[in-house]
Amino acid sequence: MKILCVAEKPSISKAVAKTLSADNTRTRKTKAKYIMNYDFKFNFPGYGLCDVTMTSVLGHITNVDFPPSFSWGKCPPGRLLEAPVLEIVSQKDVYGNIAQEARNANILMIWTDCDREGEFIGWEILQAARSTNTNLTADNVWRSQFSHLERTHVLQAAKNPVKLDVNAVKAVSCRMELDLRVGASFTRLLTDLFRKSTVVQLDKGSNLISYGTCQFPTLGFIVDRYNRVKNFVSEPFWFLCVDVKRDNQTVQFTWTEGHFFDRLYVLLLYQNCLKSDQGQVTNVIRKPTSNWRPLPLTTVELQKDCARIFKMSSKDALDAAEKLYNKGFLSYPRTETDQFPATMDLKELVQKQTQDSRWGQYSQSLLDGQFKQPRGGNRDDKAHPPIHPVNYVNTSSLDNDKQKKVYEYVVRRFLACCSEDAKGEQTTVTLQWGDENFTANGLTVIARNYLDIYPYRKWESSKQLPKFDQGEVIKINGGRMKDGKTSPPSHMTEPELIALMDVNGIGTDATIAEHIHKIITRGYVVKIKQRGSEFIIPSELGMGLIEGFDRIEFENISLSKPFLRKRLENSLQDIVDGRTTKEVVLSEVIQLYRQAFVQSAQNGTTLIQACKEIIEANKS
DNA sequence: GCAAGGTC
Repeated sequence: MKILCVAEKPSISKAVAKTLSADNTRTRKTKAKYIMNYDFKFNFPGYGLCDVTMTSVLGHITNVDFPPSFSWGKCPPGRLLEAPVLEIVSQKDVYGNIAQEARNANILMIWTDCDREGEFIGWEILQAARSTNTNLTADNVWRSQFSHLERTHVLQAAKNPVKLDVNAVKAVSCRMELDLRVGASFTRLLTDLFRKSTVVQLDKGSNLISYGTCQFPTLGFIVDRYNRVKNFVSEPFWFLCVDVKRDNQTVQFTWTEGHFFDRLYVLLLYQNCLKSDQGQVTNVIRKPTSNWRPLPLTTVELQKDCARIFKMSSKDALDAAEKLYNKGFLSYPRTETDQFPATMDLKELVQKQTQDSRWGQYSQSLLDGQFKQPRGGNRDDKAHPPIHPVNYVNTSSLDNDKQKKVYEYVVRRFLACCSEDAKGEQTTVTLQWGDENFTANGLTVIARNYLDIYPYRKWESSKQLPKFDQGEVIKINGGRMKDGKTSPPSHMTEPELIALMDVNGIGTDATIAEHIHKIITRGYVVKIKQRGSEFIIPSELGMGLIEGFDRIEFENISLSKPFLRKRLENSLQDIVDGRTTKEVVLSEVIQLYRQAFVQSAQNGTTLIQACKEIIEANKS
């Protein structure tokens, strides 16, 4: 029996081949750069000892596009919503390698990532294999299920394969077709529209006004925040507070009611308090408190933290992590999983870090008994473990500054995950004055634990509170009514934008950074520096596009908000779960976009006018 | 030339 195994990327085929063959493979080069074919023997249940070839693709090997007769300028853009769509082999060498290796295979086993896209890539691999070997059918094509590369897990996956999930394949094909139709039709419409007008200079920048189902909601978030900052009106508020002097220290007690926007109301309460010049300590509570160690690292968390700590763009952070992954220092950097598999040997990974001059000693202390199994979050993409260091590298031997920072961050994060929470004691003193309650807090950090290795988070003891006794009566001479005013939100930062995209289902762990980068190159938004911090604000063009689309009154749809993409995400899940079909979802969503397209085409002047007004307003 | 999704 000959079995052809195909993974989604070279690192997986290499690792799986090594495990299944007990490190005994023959390696052949292929025409495709980065891709190797590994030959070895393995005993598959039901098939006996087989000749195995293990290889991989590099993500998708086909793409969708329109026939040449529907290319730019050859048809009205609106036609693209129903034009035929072709599948095109986009990676000929990779496709060719699969076709060649499949010729004499009796069985095909697909080892792509266990997520939706992986299922589709598996289907693409099957098409490539069937192009030379039509004997490969539902009966002899298998799909192995694995979520990490730990040895027993991989062996288990090899011995218990399942069938390709046809529903998941359909869901992805639905997404691909929709993104293409909507993206291409609106991009051509907008580009043609703006080229005819002279409002915006199109020759600088990317020369295109693109529309994408992820690009525009992303732009929408930034414009929305910008407008909220610009239109912010500060509001005054009033509140009560009490200062108590004791042991040469002034303790500030904070009102448990917060603040109110009604001055008279607060004044009334204040006058009520003033009837008495004494307050009473009604409660003194000392209780242990913890500061939790971080969760295992996902891509989105990595990007948010690198933006916050190192002021690194999300794209730079992911690029650096990817380079470190390709050099074998970090695990796969695109993951949504924030829990380690219970079977994974984490201590072995800690052991590799003991040689470092800065965190080696700490790593050793974990191995000497301080090690804690990491906390687990509630996300699991079923395809990759959290990001962690797989091998040690001395950061001074890395030539790239960003890679140094990212590697150190991932290692420290990992060690922090494997540590004890920080422990402290919190003291809360409650003071009653009149009918109002006020509290003062004190924190004493007792054991820093993970904080010692994780400088990216601050948790420090406050000034020690003087002693207060429960029931004690205090003379009040520091009770006051104060005022303040609400302050405007700040402009959008990159970590905030990533978080917004993440919770709204805009893009994936692998693409969020690209979408942000894309709307920058399109000239829709710019990064600015203000008081040492970096913010993303919209350009006049970006604001005009969102404002224009918001002025057109679409039915049941907004082209600038995230709801439609989120709804599509739900519909795709319904296809996977068999509650609906690709055809139903396609026709429903296309119908929505067709209405929006017609209205956009009719209201082109509204779009242009919105841009014009914003440019004019900025001049004055 | 357009999208978003994989991966290098």
